[in-house]
Amino acid sequence: MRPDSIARFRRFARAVTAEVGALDSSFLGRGRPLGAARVVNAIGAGRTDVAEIRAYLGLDSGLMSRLLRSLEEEGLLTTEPHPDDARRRVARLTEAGQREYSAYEDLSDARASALLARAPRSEELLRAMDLVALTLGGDRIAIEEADPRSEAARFCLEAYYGELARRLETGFDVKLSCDPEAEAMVRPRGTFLLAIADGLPVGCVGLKGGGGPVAEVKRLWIDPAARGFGLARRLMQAVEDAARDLSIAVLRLDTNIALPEALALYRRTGWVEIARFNDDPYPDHFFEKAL
Amino acid sequence: MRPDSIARFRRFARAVTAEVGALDSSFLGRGRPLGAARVVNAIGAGRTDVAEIRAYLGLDSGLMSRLLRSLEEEGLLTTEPHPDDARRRVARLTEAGQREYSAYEDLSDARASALLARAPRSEELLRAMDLVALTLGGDRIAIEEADPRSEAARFCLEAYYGELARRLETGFDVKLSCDPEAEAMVRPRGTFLLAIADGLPVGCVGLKGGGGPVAEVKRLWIDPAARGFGLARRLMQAVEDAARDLSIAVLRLDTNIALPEALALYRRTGWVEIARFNDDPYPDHFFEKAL
DNA sequence: TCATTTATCTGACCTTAGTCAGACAACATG
DNA sequence: CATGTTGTCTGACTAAGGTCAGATAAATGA
Repeated sequence: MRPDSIARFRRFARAVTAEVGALDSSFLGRGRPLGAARVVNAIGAGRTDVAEIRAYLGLDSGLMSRLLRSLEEEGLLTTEPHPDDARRRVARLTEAGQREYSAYEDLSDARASALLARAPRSEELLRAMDLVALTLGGDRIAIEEADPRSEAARFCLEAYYGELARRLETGFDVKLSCDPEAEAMVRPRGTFLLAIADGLPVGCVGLKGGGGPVAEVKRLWIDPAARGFGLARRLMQAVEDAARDLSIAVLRLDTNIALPEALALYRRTGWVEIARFNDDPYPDHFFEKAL
Repeated sequence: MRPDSIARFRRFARAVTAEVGALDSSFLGRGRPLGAARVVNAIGAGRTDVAEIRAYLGLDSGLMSRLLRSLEEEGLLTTEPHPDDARRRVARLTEAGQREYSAYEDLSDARASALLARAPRSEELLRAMDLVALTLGGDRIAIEEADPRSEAARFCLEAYYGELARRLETGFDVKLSCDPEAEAMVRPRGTFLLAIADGLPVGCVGLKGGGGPVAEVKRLWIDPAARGFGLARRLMQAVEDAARDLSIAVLRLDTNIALPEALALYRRTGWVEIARFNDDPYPDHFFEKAL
């Protein structure tokens, strides 16, 4: 009777099964079987290549073909041969199809906000959901190059500043720190990488270059819910690869003793501690790595 | 692109849908359609009345009847008329049925532990799952009378002591407090109530009586993941009802300023602050309520 | 007692999902 | 250009889930 881990997990599984089932049956309200609705949603979400949709939904080619035809008859989509390879086909939603897709999206959104509205502490609930989602699908986090001024990048940077403000004894004010201007973190001078889980950013790292052979690694941050999956290491590896690609010979970075997990990572991965190389008020540890 | 609440919720929904689907298809490995497996599981979990199973699984009476028959032919269960009402039927698993049920349970357990094993911080993950499960199914928390020496009660009490130790400035040692002996919290002198969510305890409260007209409310605790759903209020209401049932005229309780949410609840629900009525070292606020 | 309600069972029927073999056209390659 | 491969389509088929209209038997209430 003691609430051991497995019983707790299974209570969770029962609760979400009921919720997922309710969402599926709300889709049926639009007079279309679930399979067809899933195809509309896959195309609406940007998957146009028929083979790609088939792989994503795990459908047999015969079934897929029939579903496409029934949706075509309904006037929700059109198909045409792929311009590069006339054996393949691409599907595109018609205007009516777009409307149906929006209707499905609205149903999902409405369910989501109804549920969040009845949660007493919704931010805590969302963090819990993030953690669950990342643990279940943790191996599907992709690393992508992005503009540091993009919305996703700014979200990560704000979170990074907020965390520094909480963790540094001195607090943190980005205006007092030497905040790299965006151009220094865009090719050809540098770059900026995001870790993306299912479309949402969960981590970032910047490479600030000045055109010369030395560049600085900046703004390494991982969403708390995504920690423990080796994502920091993957981001650092990716930023090193990008630096080599940009013909950088030496990388530097600075950090603070209040971030012990970062210090440990740098020490574990071949970074060598060096003397202070800037007059930024916040860092107290400085590292270098030759590529 | 900013990860707003709805997108985060939907990432969560996608991740758990995949997990739930994988569990369902693992059930298919036992050579039986999902519908039949669900019936076996419902009966194994203690639902014997056919109408009750039908309501729980949302099945049509015709379909239910056929599923029962096919399982009966397989030798997994027997049905017989209900002793009180011969129109109703009750189903019971045979020995072979029990074995099949155990096999399904083992599959679920194995999935659960495999998943927990790959989580970097499994206790944190479990707390997140608790919060999600309780928010999704929060309206299904039942309040039941239990023995304070039962395993579920002891789990709650340990959690309660642990929380006091963390929150009171002085720490908390149950041996120094006037811990009521169990008999005082068992009928006819008192009672002990548990809040049960899907079989797992998430809260408790005790009523310590001495046979006279005055009794004390003790050990009010709610699992952190279950806070915010008005459960404390429900438990207090239930304990007041139980006290009336035991012919108690006056209730008392003591608490500590470090537990402001409890103080606020008592003040909101008709409790009147009174002078200290014991020499327990931990409490610093004392309340009374006439029934 | 008799009509009504309730719970299950039965047979007929339908939709959805999914499999499989073969057809066909477009590509790829020697 | 002949050959094999790839991606889609078609038709035939099956299993599973689900609906509906009685049939039956037991319980209930006037």
